[in-house]
Amino acid sequence: MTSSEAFPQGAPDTVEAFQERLIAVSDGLPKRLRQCADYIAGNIDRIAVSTVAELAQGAGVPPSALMRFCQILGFSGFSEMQRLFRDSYVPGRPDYATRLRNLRDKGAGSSAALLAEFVEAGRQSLEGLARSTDEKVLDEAVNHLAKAGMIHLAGFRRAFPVASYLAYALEKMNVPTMLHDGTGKLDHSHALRPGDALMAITFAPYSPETVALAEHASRRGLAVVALTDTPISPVAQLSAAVLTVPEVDFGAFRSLSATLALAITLAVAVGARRSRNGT
Amino acid sequence: MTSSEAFPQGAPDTVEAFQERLIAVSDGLPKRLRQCADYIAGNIDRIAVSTVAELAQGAGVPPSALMRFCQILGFSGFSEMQRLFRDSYVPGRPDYATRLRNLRDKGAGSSAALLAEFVEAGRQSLEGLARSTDEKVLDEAVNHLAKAGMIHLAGFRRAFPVASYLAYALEKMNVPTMLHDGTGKLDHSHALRPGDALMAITFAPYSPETVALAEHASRRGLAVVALTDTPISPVAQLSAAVLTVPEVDFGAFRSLSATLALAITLAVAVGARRSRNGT
DNA sequence: CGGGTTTTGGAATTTTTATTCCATACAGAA
DNA sequence: TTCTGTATGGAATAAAAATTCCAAAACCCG
Repeated sequence: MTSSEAFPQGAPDTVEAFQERLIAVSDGLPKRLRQCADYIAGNIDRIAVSTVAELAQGAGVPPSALMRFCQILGFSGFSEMQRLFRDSYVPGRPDYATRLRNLRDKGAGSSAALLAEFVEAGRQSLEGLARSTDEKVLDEAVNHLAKAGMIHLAGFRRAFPVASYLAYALEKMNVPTMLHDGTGKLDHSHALRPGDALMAITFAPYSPETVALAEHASRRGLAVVALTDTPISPVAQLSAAVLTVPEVDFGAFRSLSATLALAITLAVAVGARRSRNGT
Repeated sequence: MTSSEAFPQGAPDTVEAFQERLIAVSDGLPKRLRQCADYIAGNIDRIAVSTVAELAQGAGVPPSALMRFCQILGFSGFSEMQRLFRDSYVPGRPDYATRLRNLRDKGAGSSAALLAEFVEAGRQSLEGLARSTDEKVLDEAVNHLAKAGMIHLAGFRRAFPVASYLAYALEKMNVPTMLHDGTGKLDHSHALRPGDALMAITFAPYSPETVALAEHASRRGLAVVALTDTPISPVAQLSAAVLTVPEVDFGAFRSLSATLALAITLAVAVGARRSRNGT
């Protein structure tokens, strides 16, 4: 037998374990079994709702090959493998998907249809954020902000809600914070003091005030954390940590969901870090 | 036969059609068949991954009763019904699910894990919003705001980012708007003039300023649109239209995703309505 | 209460699906 | 090339699932 002894332990009992085993097993596999591995890897979500014959056809192998493959993975057979996926199958979706369709069907331009579009844009943005965020950069950003004497927040126009939300959250956690909101058109750049950090939030078209403040901070040696849309944004090269947010837009308006999720994450992480270090 | 002739047409071929038929059929059903209807209605998402025996057991009926039920719905049998759900099962972004698990696994308290939680909270909120929003109320809200001479926005603390986002969006669409942001602790309640409308955004604990402004507006006969968390919020009874947002919270912080999605929907719908009416 | 109708449960049957097995093809080593 | 062990496809079998059918129970109406 090819490798039944390589995994004397029982069958994987979670989807993660399954994926690990799939990876562990998949090199050094003969042609047909490799086809199985490839197809299964790319269609994990169909296992719960398919038959052996269907999957085998998809993979371009006879059913018996797929059976062998299940056994190599550690299952007694296909049924046992399928049970894993049927049990852990959480839909969450069908409801939502149906409702979304209903809303959209109300006719373009109706407020219900608009809602559907914005909800969906927000959801996609969030998913994109989860997929694309680099944990290292996130940690660095938290480090810079947690070390700061005071956190300055800059964000205008579309970024202003984000900045004000951060101000609210940080304040609730007793983190010294200053929101540069431009009230009275005062120039508060002298408020940036050594040891402080600046969080610069801006999206195309980048607001000059934010960029200017970032430049000022950077020149004075303050840590700048950027929350922006692309790595080539004008604040990016001035920054110690650059967080980019993939917002999906609908029409002329871009969702803020992902940006806010990232913002609140930063705020809470910073708050937690600081209180651990005894403020 | 019970009612095979009541639906001489073929089987439902979409999930919506299925649900309609379920409703249409479900009164005037004998005991066991009604149990089937109830159980199926509450477990639509499990049809794709269950056997007749499993579903029958869940519903507390013998398999044959469930078979009969499938036929009453218009299918030739269970298999045909199941096919509908298996086919329309859209892969629930396996990517996202995996990535989310990875992030969460980074250890509670790590910033990556926090991000995962906030993203998920936001996603759930958005889905909840799509599910629960009443289109009628949404339309009413849009009507009130579109008719207004000027739209006043009230929202403090956590609601402030929402209010400021609305101000930004409405302004971009040339809708006369006033953001009551409390700068300088000035009382701007005299700015509310006949024919204006107030959008009051507040969540527990409801900020007194917002409630006071809503009372003031209501007393003077202005249309008040509430964006709040429950129908029993203090601004609800003062309002001509009450939009409630189901935000999921994580820890002490509540997501704003759903609230913002609803806000931008309102803004765009109002903007569109007004420009159509030749503002 | 009695006769007809509807509903019900479960056993029997059919169909589908999973699984095994083996003859054959293939690949690599000598 | 021949030998040896692995890989493969498909036919045969076993298991599970779906579906039908019918006798018994419940119900309803007079």
